[in-house]
Amino acid sequence: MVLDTRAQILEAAWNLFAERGFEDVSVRDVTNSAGVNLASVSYHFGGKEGLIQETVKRCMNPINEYRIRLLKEAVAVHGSIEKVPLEVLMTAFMRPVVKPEECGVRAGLMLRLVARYLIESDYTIPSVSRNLYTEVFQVYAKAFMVHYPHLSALAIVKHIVFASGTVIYYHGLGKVALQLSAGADVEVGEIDRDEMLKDVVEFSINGFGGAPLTSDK
Amino acid sequence: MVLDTRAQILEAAWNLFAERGFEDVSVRDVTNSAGVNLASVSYHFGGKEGLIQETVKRCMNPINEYRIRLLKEAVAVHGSIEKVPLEVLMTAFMRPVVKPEECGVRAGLMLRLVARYLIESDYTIPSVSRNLYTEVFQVYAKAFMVHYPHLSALAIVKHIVFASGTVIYYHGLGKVALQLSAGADVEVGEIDRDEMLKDVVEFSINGFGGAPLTSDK
DNA sequence: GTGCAATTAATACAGTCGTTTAATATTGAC
DNA sequence: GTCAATATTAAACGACTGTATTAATTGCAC
Repeated sequence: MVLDTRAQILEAAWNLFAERGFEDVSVRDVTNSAGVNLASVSYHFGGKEGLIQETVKRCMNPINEYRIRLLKEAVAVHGSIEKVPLEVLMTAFMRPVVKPEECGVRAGLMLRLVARYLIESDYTIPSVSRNLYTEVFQVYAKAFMVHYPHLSALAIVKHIVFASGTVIYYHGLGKVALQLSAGADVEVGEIDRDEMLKDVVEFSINGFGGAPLTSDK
Repeated sequence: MVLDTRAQILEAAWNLFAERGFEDVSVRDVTNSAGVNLASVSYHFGGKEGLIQETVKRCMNPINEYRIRLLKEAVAVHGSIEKVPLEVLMTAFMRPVVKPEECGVRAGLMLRLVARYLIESDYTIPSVSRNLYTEVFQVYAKAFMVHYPHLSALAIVKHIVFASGTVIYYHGLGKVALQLSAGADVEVGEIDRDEMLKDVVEFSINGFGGAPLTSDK
């Protein structure tokens, strides 16, 4: 029953971390929720930090894998990477962040993860996830270059980072920001995810430099 | 010596929170650093959370006040708000975030604050800061509308949020992201703040919808 | 100087934290 | 069935947390 205990801990940690964050969840919370012994976290993961790292992997990787999968599907549909419309490309990049549940990732966990790296940017990213990130950057950078051949590689990457910023920030703080801007007397409801996706894609495409040079729309 | 102790605590908290975050700094860390008694935090601020709230105020407010001040200066220079070039407008909005030190705010604290709200978006913003935020949104929204009269008020506000996302994210994670994209074998240095400002301004102006309708450049 | 309020100080409290220890139980190969 | 490796359990450890308590001290009006 090795895998059972380990898997149960991971599942409980996944949910608790997503709901309340890494710091606010104790090892006891996790083991109680999982119905296993307190010491099993140390035994199977070496400690709380090890459990966090494992949870991190299970959060970052699916999102980047989803990004790569969506791009591959788009290439399959349109024939070649050169023929993938810019909007489809940008949507493929954004969608896994706007709708992380589609690849099995809880939005709360994803945002907490970003927040953690926002604070301690030298925090060690697991090398598996790091390599996947690099792959995503390189694959998408190459794809974007088709549409913006006048931009340098560095400029492309920067723009990808900017685009990431819009979607992450809007995902996490959009509602609050809209509420603030509206004033206390106006009630702001939840932001529709499809609308969110459409909006950030449009903003980011424009941000890249307005109308693309190539498009088959 | 009422103000002295209180001020010393605030000063120490300001630095420690900026460097290590709210959770990782204990009340004892603060009082030791300030050279005052442990109990004085409870006495002067009602507890740790009260001290955090006070620190939060001293972080959010200067940035938004700086935003308003820069806009007023731009209006004074160009004659009227209608004549402020879009680039100047966007720069006035972005600059306090890219260079918070110019208004006495430590970048680390600002990012930690954003991260905190990113995680617990229902966290109570002090009403003083809340009103100031609303003012900034309204003042800048009105200014942006001059350049994009075809956009709805909601669309304007959304775009302001997107622009905020680019700059916050790039500020906090830009170096890491560039490093990831470059791969482990390439060394990425610190990002130049002036370049950062220029880049996010350009991206965000484009994001708003490409070339502005009015410009006196 | 006296007296009162405001402030500072030293200490104790009750709780939580992650981890470790040592004993017990379980598993699978032979 | 035996044995050794693996896994689970209960209990305790030491460190740290924010806060409350109580006493000592200070500042200032009178």
